[in-house]
Amino acid sequence: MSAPGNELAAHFDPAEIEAPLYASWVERDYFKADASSDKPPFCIVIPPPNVTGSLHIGHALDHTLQDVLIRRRRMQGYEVLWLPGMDHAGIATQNVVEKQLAADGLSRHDLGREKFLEKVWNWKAESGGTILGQMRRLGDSVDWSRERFTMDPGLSEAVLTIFKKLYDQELIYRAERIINWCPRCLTALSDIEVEHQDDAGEFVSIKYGEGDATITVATTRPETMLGDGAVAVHPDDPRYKSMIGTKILLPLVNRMIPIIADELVDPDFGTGAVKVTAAHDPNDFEMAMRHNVPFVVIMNEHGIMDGTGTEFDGMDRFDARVAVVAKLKELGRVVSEKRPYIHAVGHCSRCETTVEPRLSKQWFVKVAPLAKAAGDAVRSGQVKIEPPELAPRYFDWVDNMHDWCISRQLWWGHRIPVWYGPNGEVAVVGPGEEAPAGWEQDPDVLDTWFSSALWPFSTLGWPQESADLKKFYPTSVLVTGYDILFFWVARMMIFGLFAMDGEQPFDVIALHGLVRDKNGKKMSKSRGNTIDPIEFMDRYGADALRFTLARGANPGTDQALAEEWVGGSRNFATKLWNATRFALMNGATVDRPLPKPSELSAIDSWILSRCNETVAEVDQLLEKFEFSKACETLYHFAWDDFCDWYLELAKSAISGANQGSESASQAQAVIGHVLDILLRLLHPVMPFITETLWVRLTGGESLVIAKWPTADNSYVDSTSTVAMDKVKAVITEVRRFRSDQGLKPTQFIPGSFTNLANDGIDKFEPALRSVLKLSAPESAFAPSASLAVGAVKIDLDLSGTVDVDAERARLSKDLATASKDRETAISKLENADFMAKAPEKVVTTIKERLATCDAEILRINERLSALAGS
RNA sequence: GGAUGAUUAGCUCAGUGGUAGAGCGCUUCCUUGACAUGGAAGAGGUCACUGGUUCAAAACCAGUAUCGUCCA
Repeated sequence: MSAPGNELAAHFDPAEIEAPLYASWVERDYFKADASSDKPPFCIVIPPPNVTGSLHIGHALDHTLQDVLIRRRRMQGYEVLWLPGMDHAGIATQNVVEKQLAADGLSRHDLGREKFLEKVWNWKAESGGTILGQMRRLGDSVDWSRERFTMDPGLSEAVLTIFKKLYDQELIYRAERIINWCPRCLTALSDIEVEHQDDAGEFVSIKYGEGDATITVATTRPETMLGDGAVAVHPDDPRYKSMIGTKILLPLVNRMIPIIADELVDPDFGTGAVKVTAAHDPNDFEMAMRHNVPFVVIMNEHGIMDGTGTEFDGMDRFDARVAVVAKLKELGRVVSEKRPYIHAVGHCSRCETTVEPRLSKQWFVKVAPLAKAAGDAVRSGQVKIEPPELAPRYFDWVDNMHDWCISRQLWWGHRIPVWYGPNGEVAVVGPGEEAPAGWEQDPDVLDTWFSSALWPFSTLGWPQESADLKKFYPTSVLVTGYDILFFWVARMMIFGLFAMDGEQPFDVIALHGLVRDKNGKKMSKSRGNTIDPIEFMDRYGADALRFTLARGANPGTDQALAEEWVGGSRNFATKLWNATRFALMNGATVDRPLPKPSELSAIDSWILSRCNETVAEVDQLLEKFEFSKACETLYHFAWDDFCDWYLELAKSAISGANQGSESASQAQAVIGHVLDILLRLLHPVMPFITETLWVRLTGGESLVIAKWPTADNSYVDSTSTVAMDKVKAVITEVRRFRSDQGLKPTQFIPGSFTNLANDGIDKFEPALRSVLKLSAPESAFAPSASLAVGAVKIDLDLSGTVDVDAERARLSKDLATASKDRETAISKLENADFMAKAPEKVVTTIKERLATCDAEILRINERLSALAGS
């Protein structure tokens, strides 16, 4: 970096500064946390991305918001830890490596478990973790020295420890249940790994029984009738009451099955009679348990019909569906068919294969008591959800959580620490323990979420009593999308409270929404409307992308994103660059003390007032996770207040004849000061450009470790704002006139102001003249146009060349506006109810408005008649 | 089917009782000594619909319609 005072390049090129800056920050250990520090802690653990994944736009949003919080706290003097890492993504990673093997015609079984896992680790070392490099690109100020992976030894020890603890308290059990089975991944899935979507299926009514004893059942899965163990009806259904307890012939298999009565049956749905396939449907399973219906498994793990003893064995489940219906038709047993029949079908969230409910022996977490605690922690206020409107979604989930199937028939993951003895003994082998010789370990691994749920404390060293854990647990905030509130957040709450004796994993859950495409549509590969954050950073810079995402982030709501808007943010970055460039060219400095409030010029007083208001506002907004509003506030302060108004008006004070004067010197200090604060405030959102500009401006070491500004109320001056509003109104009015008259922006015209002092803005006269290009009236001054803003009059000498038509059009328009406003005001003031019931303040406002309109109308009419005479 | 959110300018969205706002887009003018990735001036909205509460409703209440999301 060059010394301050150097001129900046005419153009800002993000690519030039970003990578070297990031490297220098890491080099200087700015992001490294110190657990032994006595500063107050502030900690965020990153929601661990998938080791197979790369940075998508949702990550970019999530990370930007976290970095904003983190960088601000760091500047505020907290001991900050932002901890990065990844999860091992059991199914996804195994799929990737198996695919590679398949290319060579191999399966994982050809290699065997150990060799296969070696392959996976190799894959991870070579190709995993693309996202980590991309996080550097985005500017994430994470502590790389603490990077974690769910399969690390320490985190694996955490898994063993909590498994044993849960097992010992009978919160983990093994049981034969209906689970979601993916016939392609060949593993069990938890409820949340199943995505329900509407599919066009069929709804077939089939006649069971013979002779007088028949009953018609309706089903979307006719092939499963081969495994039926009963037919169920509602106990009070008059149509079937007499048949309850009798037996009926199951076609094709020619087996007699009972007709049972169960409240679960909805008599209004279909025929009111349902088939009971206990081994292939969760509802049927429940009924079967209640009525002792046999569990008949009719498919193997691949979803191939098996063991029915019929001609359908060996057929795929979907082929069998067609074949079974055809056969039933032949037998005259199909009463009706509805096709397509749209209904929700579960799909594997990893490979989209239709999930098969399957009777299977698996390990489960008994969640009821744990989930109760997780719900209570939010209900009691121990943990806050931001925005609070989203809390009901959380309660819906934790209060109705089913037991969690945690075993997966995979090899990649934490192997279930349960060993079986030769005589059927079962033991959990905790950390540091050894299984007795000759015992066999359970072949399955745990759900990835099981280890991810430990993330907020396993990454800090738990189960060891580490310094990090002491310093940084509970973590401060969890920032994530509301879409994974259930997946991950609820599970971290459950395990955090359990493992840490009721201490929550985080104090606040800050939820943001999804990034959608420019039309507000959800992004998906199939729609082809995905956005690559890396491409946008290439084109516009990381700061521009970050600012766009943060500016769109209203708490808990989705945002649309379009390339043009990132371009807009890039323009904002350019604006900052050029404003700083201008400042440096004009001697702006932070070395000179700021004048006392009483010594300030009118315009300096105004910008410092606005500046301190902005500091307070932005600070409060960020405290409330109002990223969008904070960015909006900064954008308008920087662009409108500072650049468009202040710098333009200040030009007359620092340039030309005033160079070297006391007022110029003051203005240079004010510009330097305001810019310094502005860059500090923007740094958490736009770290790269602000750092570059700030170091140039101040010669300081780095914004990363600079102090976060605090508002100085002695510089807040509401009268300056009122005065400035009048100045703005005068300027806008004269510009409008000039524009309507087609005057060149550079052309000076003689003009005079009247009554500036009445509005307390006489001090602004030099600035007004400079900005409006109005020269002082000379002896030959002959005003040919007259404007008014409130009491202020502006007479202009256009040397008789006034465009009368344009001026008349302008005045007529103003007249129409004023007349309309006047009518509105009068109708209110003539309303007795309004006068009687409206607050005094409102009545006064309306009265003043009426007076203004009256004066305006009078003035305009005078001008119009003057024009008529000319 | 249950729950829930939304409906404001051409587009994407702010706006929780007192004359409708922003960004982008659009029109016109301007390469003036930070910036054309810019400046200036404009155009553009019966705030989805119907009722109600109120002196006063985009905002509060009820219903309707449309779209979306989650869960089953």
